[in-house]
Amino acid sequence: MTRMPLDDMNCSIARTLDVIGDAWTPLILRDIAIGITRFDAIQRDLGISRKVLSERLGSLIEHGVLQRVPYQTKPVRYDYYATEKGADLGFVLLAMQTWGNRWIFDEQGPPLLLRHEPCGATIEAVTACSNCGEQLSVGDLTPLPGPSFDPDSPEVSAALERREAAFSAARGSS
Amino acid sequence: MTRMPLDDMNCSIARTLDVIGDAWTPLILRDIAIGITRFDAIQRDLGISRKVLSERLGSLIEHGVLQRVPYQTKPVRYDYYATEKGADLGFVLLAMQTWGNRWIFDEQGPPLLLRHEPCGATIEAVTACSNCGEQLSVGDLTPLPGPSFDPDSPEVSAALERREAAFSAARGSS
DNA sequence: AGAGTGAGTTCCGAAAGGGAACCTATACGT
DNA sequence: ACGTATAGGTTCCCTTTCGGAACTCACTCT
Repeated sequence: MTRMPLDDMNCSIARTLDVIGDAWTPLILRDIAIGITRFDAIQRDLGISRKVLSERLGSLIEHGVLQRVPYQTKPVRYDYYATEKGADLGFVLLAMQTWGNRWIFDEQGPPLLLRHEPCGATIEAVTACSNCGEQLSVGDLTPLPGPSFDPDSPEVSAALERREAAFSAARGSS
Repeated sequence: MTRMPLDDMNCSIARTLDVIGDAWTPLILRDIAIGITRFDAIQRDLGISRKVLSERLGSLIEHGVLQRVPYQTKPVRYDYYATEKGADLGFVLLAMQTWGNRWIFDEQGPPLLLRHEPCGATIEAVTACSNCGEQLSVGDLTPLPGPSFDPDSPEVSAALERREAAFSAARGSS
């Protein structure tokens, strides 16, 4: 059978992975974000096979993440640019870069730094709470069923209930 | 030949993808983060083949992202838990979830919500600047060569120079 | 006319993925 | 004692995908 269909899973992470869930796609998006926007340049930079690159670019266009913009006619040649939807995947790339900087390149220092133009500083990305603005810790987050929650997965439902029970107990005893 | 080696690329994103660069691994980490921590439970929940699940768990343990903790002897049975390194990948998952919520589940509303325990609100994750604290826009970031930058990729070097030139011009004319 | 560039497509063998069956160790019901 | 269930894998086979090299097409440049 073909690759497991992730596009019908009721999970935002799975649906995102349906778009960028392989080793090459994020690297292609990284190149385009940096400003490497042409087929041959991406192929040379990544060392990806031309076949796979062609397939991935096509899939990203289908998903509305990239658009192909001609930079010349006779013969037609293209730049690949991110759409708004694609540029927003930059936050996923940023999270990956931050993790790699911290856990792989900690000693040597990172290959790339980021300058935040508005404030001018060389910075890191941090994840914050949209409500209180505090920096998030992964452990401070409790998942709750949302509007399109699908209770068909007993594993997930059971895990959420265990969580809720544990937190209720913690609140009660404190 | 085997899968392209990403573990010698001089790029934090590539090195992160060497650990989680496939469709299943992030979903396995998601399950473990939610509290689905046992082999059979993960297998049932995701519908992943037992073979691939076994391989992925092994690889994640090798990478120091997961640890196997016995919850009974006779016979030995295990829970899989994230290490600190693994828990930190939660920010990558969070970024994926945020993207999926916005670009895939916008109309129906998200399958899962997140409660931020310290402030009690149902929140979204936002990415902020470690220096000024402002919410980041992807377009406000300029990549710069860092301590372990490898100038061997002419494509990357050229792209960084183009960027720098464009920004200098913008600053000069404003 | 011939070489070079840019963007793909085609073909082949190797590797990875999915599925089902099998194995091991133990507890539980009758 | 016997069959069944639970938990966590491993093995085998077959299909799909991937990597690499070669080939095509449409121009431009010398």
